[in-house]
Amino acid sequence: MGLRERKKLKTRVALIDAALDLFLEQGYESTTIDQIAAAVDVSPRTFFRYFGSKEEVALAPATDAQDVFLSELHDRPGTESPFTALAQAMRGAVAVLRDGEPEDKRRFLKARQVVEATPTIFAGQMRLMLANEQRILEEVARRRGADDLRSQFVTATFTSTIRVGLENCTLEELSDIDGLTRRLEDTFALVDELMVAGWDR
Amino acid sequence: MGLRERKKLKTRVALIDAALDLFLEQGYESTTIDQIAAAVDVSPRTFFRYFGSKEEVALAPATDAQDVFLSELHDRPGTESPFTALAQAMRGAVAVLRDGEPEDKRRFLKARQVVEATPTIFAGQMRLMLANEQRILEEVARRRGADDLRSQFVTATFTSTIRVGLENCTLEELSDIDGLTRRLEDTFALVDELMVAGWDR
DNA sequence: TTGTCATCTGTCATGGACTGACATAATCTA
DNA sequence: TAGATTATGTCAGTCCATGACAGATGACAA
Repeated sequence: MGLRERKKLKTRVALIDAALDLFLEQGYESTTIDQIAAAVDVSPRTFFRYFGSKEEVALAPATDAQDVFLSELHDRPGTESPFTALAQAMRGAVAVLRDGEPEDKRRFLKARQVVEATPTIFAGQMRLMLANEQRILEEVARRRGADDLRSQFVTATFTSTIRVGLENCTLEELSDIDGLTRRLEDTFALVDELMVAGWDR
Repeated sequence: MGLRERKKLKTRVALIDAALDLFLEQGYESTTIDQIAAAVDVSPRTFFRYFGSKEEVALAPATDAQDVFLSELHDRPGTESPFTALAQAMRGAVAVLRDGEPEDKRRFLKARQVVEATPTIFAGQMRLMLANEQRILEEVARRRGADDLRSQFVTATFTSTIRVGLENCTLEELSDIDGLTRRLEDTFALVDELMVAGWDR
């Protein structure tokens, strides 16, 4: 990796960190692009060469996490039922975060706090999840061998499950991967309890 | 109702209609507030006295529909199980639209086309649904006698069901209330099939 | 009818998000 | 080191959104 590429990556991370800190400190709405750019000693115009919008920088960690999830999903064995594969991929993604750089972990949890505290960003996260849902649907349809209403329902149920699991996190749990894991497991268990056997086949 | 109030209502509807027509004609992004205001012969500043944002005018019909739904939900007998009450309220809301002014129907379907065609607005609709979900959750918790994870799951499942039902609509079905109804019933039937008996109790 | 009050509206000025165009500066490559 | 690529800064401009103020309009009582 050349110097140019390394520098770009460094600037990108610096922008994310500066933005998240400012968002947490003085709120998302009252933080300007100029402030973020100034904190990294970069022109405001350059900010927009790294991120398409103010929202995008706040959601960057969430976007990265989704990529990890999709990669985990891709690695699941084809024998697993659709929902099992999705749940396992989610566990895998959480594990990647747990065993990764502490720096990345802190950044992710900071981003989650910003998301929780800012309705606009929260809606943006929904948009992200919906975009992701299209790709998840493909995987579900592949495993079920049918791209029908039922595949859509399985996919939507997974999205809901994750959402309920995450929303349920209190502030303390939000700053702790293990708390997040527990919430997630509780919700998966509930799905198991309320669905008829083989519902996702 | 006085003249002043009637005038305000008329301006509001005119703004919505002008906005929807422009959005459909030339796209949401490339339509400016100035254009909408000019079409109704009103100053741009006045637009923002009726709607808090450009997005809000596009979602006005959806917001009104949600209010109808909540009102229907409020009228459901307390003996119904949570999900049954929600499904019946949805049927009621669709019926209100079907039996209402043709003008209102056309506006609603136009708005739905705009929502489908515009990612930003689509995300906004999600935000609306989530805000609504809080009130739906209260009703579910009341009927189940418990504000717990399971109530949240029932609520989220309902939201997913509606979402899947609506997303599944093709363009022809989108311009037809009956097609919309059929999709919805198919999805409700699927929930009935995949959930264990009494899952929402 | 008229005068007063509340409310609605237009105008103006401003700030902040975002974009295109162009010149400069930094890296890369031969 | 020269020349090609790519990143960055500067500048100008559009659009969304909001506050402040003044003028217009409907509401209402005497």
